[in-house]
Amino acid sequence: MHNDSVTDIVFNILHSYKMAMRSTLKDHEAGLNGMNVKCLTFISKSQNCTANDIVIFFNRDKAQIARLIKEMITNGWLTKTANPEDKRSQLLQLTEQGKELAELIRVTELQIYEKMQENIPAEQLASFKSTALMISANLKAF
Amino acid sequence: MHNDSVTDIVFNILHSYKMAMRSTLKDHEAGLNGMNVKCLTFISKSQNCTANDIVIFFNRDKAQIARLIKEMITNGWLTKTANPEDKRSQLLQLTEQGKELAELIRVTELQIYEKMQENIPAEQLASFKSTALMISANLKAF
DNA sequence: AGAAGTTAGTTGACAAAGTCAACACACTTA
DNA sequence: TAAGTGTGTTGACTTTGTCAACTAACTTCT
Repeated sequence: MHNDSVTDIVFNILHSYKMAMRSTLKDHEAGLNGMNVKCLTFISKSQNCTANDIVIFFNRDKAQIARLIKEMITNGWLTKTANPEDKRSQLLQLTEQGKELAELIRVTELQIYEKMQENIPAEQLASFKSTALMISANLKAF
Repeated sequence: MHNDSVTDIVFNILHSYKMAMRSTLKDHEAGLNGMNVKCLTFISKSQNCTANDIVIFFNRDKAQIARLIKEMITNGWLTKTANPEDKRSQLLQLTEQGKELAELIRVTELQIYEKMQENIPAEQLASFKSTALMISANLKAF
């Protein structure tokens, strides 16, 4: 069957990417799911991150995020500390273990990112990226 | 935050694509989920499709597919008929309603596909596609 | 200041999606 | 024909995502 249109190829790229991430990360850390990866990365890149920041950025249900954070705290990846600027919310910070995990994720993503681009000239990649941006913009206008 | 690397853009394309599909299709038919769309398309493109063909093609659990098919039969989109060549399996066929749905999906995909490519020269698209194939191949080798 | 409205986060109840194992029945092959 | 394999169904379960109600804290308006 198909697997030939631009859509299919783009779908394929993302699928392979996810598979690569999964297989690499699962070997190192059990109980690490997609949202964990996204949250750890997001928190490590933010300063003063709250649950609500995650809710907004990833456009998820706040109940889901509350439970995800609780789980990650249980896992010893995060801590919650009172937000001095707003007592309703709490600041999320990575523990040492959390930082190590975030670094592992960063390195893994980088490895995959480099593998993706192997043997493709820089100009060709630049052109790919600009076309991808055009496609993305077209789709958003749908 | 990010949304700038090739991965992010590719991720964006797919996300926008899914959103476009969802908003267009959900208006027409309630209770139509992602796997329904994939299955209807797959069956409409196959002849003599069985549950197992779907299991293999989409690499899903056979229990999941069995329930999905049962649901689609209940919805009046499919029929199961005995397979004369192998009494273990049953041939899946679209009803008139199922065919209409599959056609709606096809047309919607086409519309989105055309919108994606708007104002992008054919050569640029061809180059995009060939780069995408290279990236996909690189990732599979990971 | 104080009432009314809004926001951050938690929890219960639930729905949807996917997974695992056991099973019945049909086919294959030695 | 017995043993093994393939197809599909079902029960029980986990994971993921969703909705609504609620508390506590902040904001706004008068």
